Amino acid sequence: MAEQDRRIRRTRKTLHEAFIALVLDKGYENMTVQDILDRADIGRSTFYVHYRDKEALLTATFDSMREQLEADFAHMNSAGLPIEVDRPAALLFDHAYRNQRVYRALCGKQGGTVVTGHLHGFIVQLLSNHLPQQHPDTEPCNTPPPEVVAEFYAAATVGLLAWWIDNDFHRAPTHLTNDFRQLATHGTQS
Amino acid sequence: MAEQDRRIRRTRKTLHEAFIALVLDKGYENMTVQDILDRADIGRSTFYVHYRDKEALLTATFDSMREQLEADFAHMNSAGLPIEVDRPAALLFDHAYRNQRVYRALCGKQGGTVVTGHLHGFIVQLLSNHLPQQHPDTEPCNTPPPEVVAEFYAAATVGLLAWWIDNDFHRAPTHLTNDFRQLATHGTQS
Amino acid sequence: MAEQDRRIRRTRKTLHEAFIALVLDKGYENMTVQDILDRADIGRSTFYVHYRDKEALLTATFDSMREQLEADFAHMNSAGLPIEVDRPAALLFDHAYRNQRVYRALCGKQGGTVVTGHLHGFIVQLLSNHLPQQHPDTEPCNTPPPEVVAEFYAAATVGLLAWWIDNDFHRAPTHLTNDFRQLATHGTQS
Amino acid sequence: MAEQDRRIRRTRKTLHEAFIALVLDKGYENMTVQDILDRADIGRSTFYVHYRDKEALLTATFDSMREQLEADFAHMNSAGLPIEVDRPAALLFDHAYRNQRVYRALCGKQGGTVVTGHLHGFIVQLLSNHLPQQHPDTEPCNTPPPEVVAEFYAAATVGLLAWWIDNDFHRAPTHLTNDFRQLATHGTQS
DNA sequence: TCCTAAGCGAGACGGTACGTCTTGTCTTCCA
DNA sequence: TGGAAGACAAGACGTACCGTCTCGCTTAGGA
Repeated sequence: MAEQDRRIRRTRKTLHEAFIALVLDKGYENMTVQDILDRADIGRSTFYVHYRDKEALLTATFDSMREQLEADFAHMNSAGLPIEVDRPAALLFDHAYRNQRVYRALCGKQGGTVVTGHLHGFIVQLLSNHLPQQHPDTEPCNTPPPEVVAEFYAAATVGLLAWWIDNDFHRAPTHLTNDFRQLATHGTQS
Repeated sequence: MAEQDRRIRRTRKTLHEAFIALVLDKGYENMTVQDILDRADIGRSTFYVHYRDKEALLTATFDSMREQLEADFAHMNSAGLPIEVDRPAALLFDHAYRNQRVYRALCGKQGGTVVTGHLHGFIVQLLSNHLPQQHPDTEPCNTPPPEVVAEFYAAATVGLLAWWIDNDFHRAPTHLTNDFRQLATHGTQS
Repeated sequence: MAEQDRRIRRTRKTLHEAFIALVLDKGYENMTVQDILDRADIGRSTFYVHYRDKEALLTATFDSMREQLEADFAHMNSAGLPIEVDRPAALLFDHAYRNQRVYRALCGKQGGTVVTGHLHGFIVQLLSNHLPQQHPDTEPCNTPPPEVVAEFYAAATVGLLAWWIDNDFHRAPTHLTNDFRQLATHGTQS
Repeated sequence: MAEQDRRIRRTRKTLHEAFIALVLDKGYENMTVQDILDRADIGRSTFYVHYRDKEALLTATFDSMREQLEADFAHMNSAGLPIEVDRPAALLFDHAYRNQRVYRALCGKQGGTVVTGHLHGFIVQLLSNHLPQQHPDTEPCNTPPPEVVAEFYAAATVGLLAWWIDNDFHRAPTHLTNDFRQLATHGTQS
């Protein structure tokens, strides 16, 4: 059961590869299921046996990446300490750097909004759980509420990732991580 | 030429209204040209006389908003002073607050990526022009390069805007602006 | 209304011609909608604008034929006289002989069951209306009831038509009509 | 070879039963191989081991019926006498009456054209062999040629059978046989 | 005031992709 | 190791949109 039919594994692998190649080639939105079939040399019905539509294939392709990331995040989580807002970014940049081809396909300009949206959601949730909760009533209006903080850094993280990818990972990952920490913790006061 | 046929103005207005209503109703991506035609009670060919496709209509709808924003930005620009990274955010939040319906349609969850992308681009360019240029050779690697800074704050700005919209502009605009300034200038060091 | 768009008439004509040609070529059942599109050089959607499916096209093609036949039958009907069981056959054979190509396509071996079934139904109904009704109670069991008579001659009529068509209308129509009358009125008692 | 594997017989029996049931349920044409597999709870490949396609199964199902009929016909044949045109009908009606379920499936409205066509062919051939051959040259044009006679009565026979089946064998078989003889030998001159 | 250029609605049309369905072959797994 | 299960390629189906187009009708805005 865990070990499926060899043909199934083969077909799915072929599809994933064709998918990645096509995203890089012409972008997620512009790509059709037909393109995938042609590229993978797979019958139409066979595709639909395995995936409900183009997005299901995207999700599946995204899944292995997601699992690793979630593991990393979970590990960080389990430490139980209040985490810094730059930690998700650090983990994500690191992971992206080690899986450039996949990230280029899924999170770059070509990659559509879906994966990026998921990542954004992950980070928001992660940060929300670990930011100090203010008591709503005593909330001093001149201090940003946790929600805003979470959204702010999640957007910055994902945005910077996208920029990095589309610049071919040109800046060194450690530098980028440092940049992020610098901006996140001290702002523009240099 | 400047003053067009009355019928033309009428048709375009109808189309814009139908467009906005539909985006709010079912989202930019899920909406078809046919939906617009039905809603606006406009003939198929008439649509294509005015706009090349769905995106052209989006762009046109976005245009008046854009012009005001650009004017605001240009004004800020013309002062010639180095500007703070929170200024574009302040202007944008303000503008959004005064045009909630339009922003909800174009920049919210429903609105697709196009307008958001444009705004992102505006802000990056604006910040790039006004951040102190470091001499590439002497760049100290522990200081974020201007590009990174620009991307960071542009992403944060647009991300926060999207969040705000999708939360129905619940937080007061002045507070949001303050939040942004706080995070941008002092980071998490409160 | 009666006079439609010229394009519509053109398209339908093209479709009918392609249809007839294809039935003769490979038979109604073996023919696909795709074949029709290719033959007529008509777009897929255009076909479905005009006809729900292959059978609808068949029915439409059959319609003009049907109308003439019904007119002939109606005329015979209106005379009000009890009609002989060989009259429908005579009319049908005559009509077929004057529209050989169409009949070959629709009622021959290639033509599927649909049209043949319709014709059968027509004749049964026609005969039923004009056979002397027996009083059910007094029905002498050794006299065939009208239903049986109608079915008997309808089947013979349609069967003979099919045979004639598939033998290229080899026997002269007047002879065939005479044959039918002979068998119908005197049976095998020659 | 004559005595096959018990499993094989079992499988075929299951398939025949599922087939008959399905024809009665949804009609021969509307039924798919998949339906048969589901109903018989048989694997796809297993089906194709035994039968080339749906029609092969039909033919096989038809075979036992056919054999009996052919035996009856052969017996009649062997007498060597010129046979009356109503004899095949008599035999067929009798046989049908004793195998109602099968006939309902194969020759009724639901049953497609294949079996009916076969029966028609049988009868034509049978009659052709036993009708007095006219010398072609001396053929008086006002006497129906044997071909026509054979087709006429074959069509009438099969048509009446179909009607009988679809009316649930309502009329008594002896009466139907008498009806046929009456119409065949004396025509409408009662 | 009218008349003529245009805007316009209606919708036919060719394309292209979709997701579903069925067929008959061929590979894998399991007992 | 032979047969059942079912993955697979092929390709038709009917639907949905698209963007182009042809056709008359209506309606400005200049003569």
